[in-house]
Amino acid sequence: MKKPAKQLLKKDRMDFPRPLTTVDVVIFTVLESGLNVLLVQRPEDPNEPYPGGWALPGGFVDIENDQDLESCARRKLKEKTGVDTPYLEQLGSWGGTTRDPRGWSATHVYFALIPAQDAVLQKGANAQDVAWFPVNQSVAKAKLAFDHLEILQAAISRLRNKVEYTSLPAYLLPEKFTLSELQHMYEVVMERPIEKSAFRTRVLSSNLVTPIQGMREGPNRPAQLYRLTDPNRPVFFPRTFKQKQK
Amino acid sequence: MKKPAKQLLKKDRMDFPRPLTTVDVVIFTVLESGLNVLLVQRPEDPNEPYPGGWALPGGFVDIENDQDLESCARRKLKEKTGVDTPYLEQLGSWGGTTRDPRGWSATHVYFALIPAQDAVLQKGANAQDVAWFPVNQSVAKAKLAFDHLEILQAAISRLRNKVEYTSLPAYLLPEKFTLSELQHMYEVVMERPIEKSAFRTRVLSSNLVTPIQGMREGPNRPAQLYRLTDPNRPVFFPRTFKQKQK
DNA sequence: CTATGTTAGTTGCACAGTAGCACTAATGTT
DNA sequence: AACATTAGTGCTACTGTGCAACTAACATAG
Repeated sequence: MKKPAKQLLKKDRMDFPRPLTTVDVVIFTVLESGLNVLLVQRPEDPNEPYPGGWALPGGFVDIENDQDLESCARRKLKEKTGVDTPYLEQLGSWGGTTRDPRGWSATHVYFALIPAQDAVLQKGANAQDVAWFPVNQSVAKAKLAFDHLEILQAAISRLRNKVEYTSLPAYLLPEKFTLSELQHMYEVVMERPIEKSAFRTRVLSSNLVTPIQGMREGPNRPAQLYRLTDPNRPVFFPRTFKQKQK
Repeated sequence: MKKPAKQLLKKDRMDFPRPLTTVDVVIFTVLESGLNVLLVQRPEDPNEPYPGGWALPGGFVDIENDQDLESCARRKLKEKTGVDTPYLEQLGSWGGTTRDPRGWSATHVYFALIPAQDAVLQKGANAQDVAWFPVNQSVAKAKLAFDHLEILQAAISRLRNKVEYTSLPAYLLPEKFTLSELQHMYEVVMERPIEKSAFRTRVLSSNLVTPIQGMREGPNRPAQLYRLTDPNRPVFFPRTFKQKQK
């Protein structure tokens, strides 16, 4: 029970203890091996938490330079991948006593989708290693630092969930793409096949994409190229895909 | 460009400036007037930001007593309403230079649904006022403190959106309820009528609710009482309601 | 005791979107 | 010219919803 007494001591000078505040980014792309996530290796310095372990890219909020949380996330993304116009959305925040050995900490987590071609991995300032990890295999073994495994799993389930009714997979492709390529991105993320005919009518009737001049040439029938109708905002479908019951 | 030089100075002692960290809660309920949100009045003290203004209930994270962000949110909810088992989900976080005149700040926002009957509003420790505001009318005029209008709008659109495909409105009702009462909650939140027949088949086929012993008696045909099949996790429907045309 | 009003709950039909699958179309290769 | 391969379309069956009419069960007014 708090007393109704004035708390001026605490409130007037704003010097009571504050949590450590970080921003982390879960960056996804699709490679040959399927859905991948970007991880960075923590410095080997034994004074740091989880030396040599793998973690999500991120770090402390720099209150002198970062305008807000999202620009902080964009900065970190750019530092690691060179990409500066990704699909970026906030995932959530994790905070508590135990998640960082250095004390009470809170992290604001963003999740990003980038086309594989755009990423040019860049070793960080501390010469850490940066690498893609296939989401289904190595990640579980990787023993992620902090609570980053939990965060990553939340990001994966958010992505898997949203794929069912949004255009998010389009952000895993370059600007121009064919409908087959788009369908492939959906299938990789959902880890199941989609009926071609239903996919096409659904996508085309939702105004997600606009056909552009040009065809994808190849060893067989050329395919129409498309681009996102409005790259700045994802499309939400009215329904979900149904499970094919084999 | 950062130099690859060691930043041990900064990183080893953890005394660089940190953002102010708060937790705010958007608490919804349904009253006669429709969807309402709980606001608290800020102290009249001119040394405080937005003296006398209305704001979302919340406050600084107390790193000596709060185990984590969610328990901090639960504590604040309990303090204002007396409710301790609400539907509670994280909405997101807002952080930046300008949102609080006292400096760089970040808030972790939760949103809660509670049955109107359960709430017993309690004046806070600082003798602030606490009140329900109908979401559609007074809120816009209320000139909310900080960026709380933006946060509230995000909460409303999250709620409106999720209502279309989840069982969230059930958490606005007491433990036992009839299907008509449940439908009414949906209609209040969505602000449009739903087809009775479609609603019933949808709800009953989704295993959202379980019939229990007892009927709601009244001046006309008694109605079967139901409870949530699993109160601990919301149900997601496979589809969305369609707009009734006309 | 019956008629009436009101809300609970059901039934049947029309419509819309998808799954499933077969079909046609267009290219390079053999 | 036949074939393999991928692009793209057309048709049917099924499912869930919108819509509207129907039946069911109570309280109350006369």
